[in-house]
Formats: sequence, C-alpha cells, structure tokens
Amino acid sequence: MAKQGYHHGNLPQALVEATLTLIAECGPQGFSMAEAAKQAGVSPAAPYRHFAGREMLIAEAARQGYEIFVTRMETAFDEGRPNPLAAFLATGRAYLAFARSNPGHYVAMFESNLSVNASPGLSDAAGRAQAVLTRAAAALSAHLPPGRRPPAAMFAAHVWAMSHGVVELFARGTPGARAPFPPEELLETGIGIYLRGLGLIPPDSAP
Amino acid sequence: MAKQGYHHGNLPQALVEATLTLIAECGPQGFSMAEAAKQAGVSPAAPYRHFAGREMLIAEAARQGYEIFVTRMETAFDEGRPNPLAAFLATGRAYLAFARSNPGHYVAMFESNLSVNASPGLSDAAGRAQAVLTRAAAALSAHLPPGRRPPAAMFAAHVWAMSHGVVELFARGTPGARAPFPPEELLETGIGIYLRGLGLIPPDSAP
DNA sequence: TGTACATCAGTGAACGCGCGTTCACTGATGTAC
DNA sequence: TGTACATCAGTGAACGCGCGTTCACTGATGTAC
Repeated sequence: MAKQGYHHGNLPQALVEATLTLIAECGPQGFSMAEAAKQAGVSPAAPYRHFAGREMLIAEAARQGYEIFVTRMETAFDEGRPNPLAAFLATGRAYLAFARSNPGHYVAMFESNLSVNASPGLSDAAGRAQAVLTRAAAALSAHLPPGRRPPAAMFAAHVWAMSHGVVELFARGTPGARAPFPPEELLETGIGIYLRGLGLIPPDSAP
Repeated sequence: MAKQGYHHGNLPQALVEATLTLIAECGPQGFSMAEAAKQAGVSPAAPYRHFAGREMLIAEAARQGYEIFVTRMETAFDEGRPNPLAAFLATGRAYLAFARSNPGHYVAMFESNLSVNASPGLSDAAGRAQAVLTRAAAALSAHLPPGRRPPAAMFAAHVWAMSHGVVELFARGTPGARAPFPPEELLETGIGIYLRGLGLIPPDSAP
C-alpha cells in the first residue's frame, strides 16, 4: 500500500501477510521467520531490516488485526442504528464473522501468547477494541433503570467472553467436542437469553 | 501410583508431571521431550519407552486433565443437591477453579492444538466431560415449561462458552485488556443473568 | 542534465542451539526350573 | 533355595533439521550540486 518500486516493493506488509497465512494454517508455532521470509521471496536476513525479531512481526500482525477488528465492530454497531438492540446483536455477529474471515489475525491477537505490551501500537489498538465493545454495551444498557444495570464494562465483558468462548470451543479446530450447533446459532441464542436476563428483550419473545 | 521400585519407580507419571509443570510455566510450546526427560531425571531417550512421541505425552496429560475435570464437575454438581440451581452454579464455579488450580492440565486440554482423537482414552474422557455439563444443564432446565426450554446441549454449550471465555480472556496471561473485574465475579454474574433470561431465577432477585 | 556520493533494502553465508528421534547397548528385575 | 535365562526400562551418543539471529557485503535508489 505504501511505497512501491523499491527493491521489493513493500516487504514489511508482504511479511505480515506471510505471517498471517502461516499462522492461520499451522497455528502460532507453525510460523517461523525463515519461512515468512521465504514466502515473501526474500532472504532469511531481510526481515530484520524491518522488524526487531520474531515477536515484533507477530505483534504487527496482531496490531493490524485489532485495527480491522475495531473497524468491523464500529461498522456493525453503526452508532446504535437502527436501534441499540439490533446494533448490539450485529456487533456480536461481527465478532464471530471476524474470527471466521481473518483466522490469521484472530490467532495472532488471541492465541499467540503475545503480551499486549509487545508494542505501543498494539496495546493502543487493543484498548480501542475493548472500548468499542464497552460503548455498544453502554448504549444498550442506557435503556435499563439505573438500579438494575450492570456496569457497562461488565456487560461488555460478559458478551465478549461468550463470543470468545463460542469461537474457541465451537468454531475452531481444537477441542473437547465437536459443535452440537452451528456457532452462529449458539452465539445468537446465547446473547439473546443473556439480554432477556437483563430485561432488554421481553420475556415472552421468541429466542 | 502403580508399580514402585523398578528402575525409576514410575517414569510415565513422572514425565506427565514434568509435562504439566513445563506447559503451565512456559505455554504449550515451552514444552520439549528433552526438557521433560531432564526434569524427570532421566536420559532423553527414556520417554520413548513409554510414549510414542511428543504428541502422545501431551495427549496423556490432557487425558488425565479431563479425568480430573470430570470428577471435579461431578463433585460440584453432586447429583443436583441441594437443588438444581445451586448445583449448577457450583458446577460453573468448579470450571474456573479447575482452570486456576490445574493450569498445566487446562492448557494441555484447551490450548495445545491437540486433536481430541490423538488417543482413544482422550476422546473418551473429553466426551464424558461434555456429558457432565449437559447433564447438569438438563437437570436444571427440567424446571422450565417444555415449550420455553432450549435443548440441554445448547444450554450447556452457552455456559461452557461463557466460562471458557472468561478464563481465556480474563483469568490467564495473554490478551486484549486486563480484567476489569475478578473472573469469579464476572462468571457468577454472567451465568446469573443468563439463567434469569431463561426464567430460572426470578427477575427481581439480586444479581 | 549529469555526475558523485550517501543511504539503506536485501544478500548469502555462517553461527550456535535445542529439538525429536534412533540405535545398539547395559544392567536391573522377574521367572522357570 | 540357587542358577540360568528372558525381559525390558533406561543409557549415552549420535543423527539431521530448522530455527533465530549476526555479519560484512552489494547494489539499487534518492539527493546534492
């Protein structure tokens, strides 16, 4: 995207993309500097011109992931349009859609044992991601009587946890048991029941 | 626990325990056969007398984890005593307590990219783990009018997802933002709100 | 416009390392008689 | 009880490998004049 026509064109971004591919295909540990360089068509020493080391390359991939994540979430939330409830549900769906469409980013962000403080840009982007979710939760819970309203940050954490759990347990390759239901349905119904528990959906509406 | 007084005493179990320590301390990839052997006080070739390879050693650690997990869950559920609701909440708490007290097992089970089919014993134990959760959910949802009752497997999946998400996002070392609330509180309130949404807790009871 | 120079992206060879795994072995244990 | 033998848990050395990283280098690009 940036400068074109130097030696490689845009090596840093090519390396990030190689990283994403490798990480999505072989897990966070199936990635190596040497392999990323090879995939970018460059010698094993070249990446060190742009990244201090392996960790910094993964951190950049994760950072870009958070940027995209934030954008997607904001687009889905759409400032609470058409109404806070619909906007909130769309945001939840966007979480799962992001995990599906950007597996490399997702793994770099959530499964690579990376410290959020690996780089300032990363912790900044991660902070903004949490802020979007909290904002969506706050907009929705403003409809509740103040006395029966959990803190927006807690509300957001609950929904984030449910979304993350569904992705990890039922939408990816690993764990305990194969999905008994499609992840999308699981998340939709789970959040629906949760919101009903808060009084944000009338008790007798369909799930 | 088994035979004592042979060359080593009980190498297989010593290796599993070394694996758990390494995995808990340095993540699933901070573990190596060589290091596990060293920690068990044995040459690097010795483990191959008991495990076909690296993967099988991790699989055995995970299998034992599922066994313990099942036991803990069953103890917490206690056949639905004193009542299904209390028993269910205790089961949720047990999930988090297990992740906390057995980090090595937890990582081997859920974060090691291990296939459940790595060994028959593993997939068996994993299946029983899911069965306990589903049984607890079924006992509780029997109190609902059949028409307003989600399938027990879905109910169980929701709660498992929420528990898993809370552990991954807020009770372990990695991700997006530091816990805004203690994980225990987050899980307790999250499940509480969810159960209220199902009509299993009266709408006006305290959270 | 043309030349001299500074910059710096990418090279290629090399390093030391720890890994998973194998192999022929050795020696303690258990068993048959 | 004593001896001969079979078993098999653990040894120690070695293998080939890919890794992250470094280094002095080269040559294309951009810039000053």
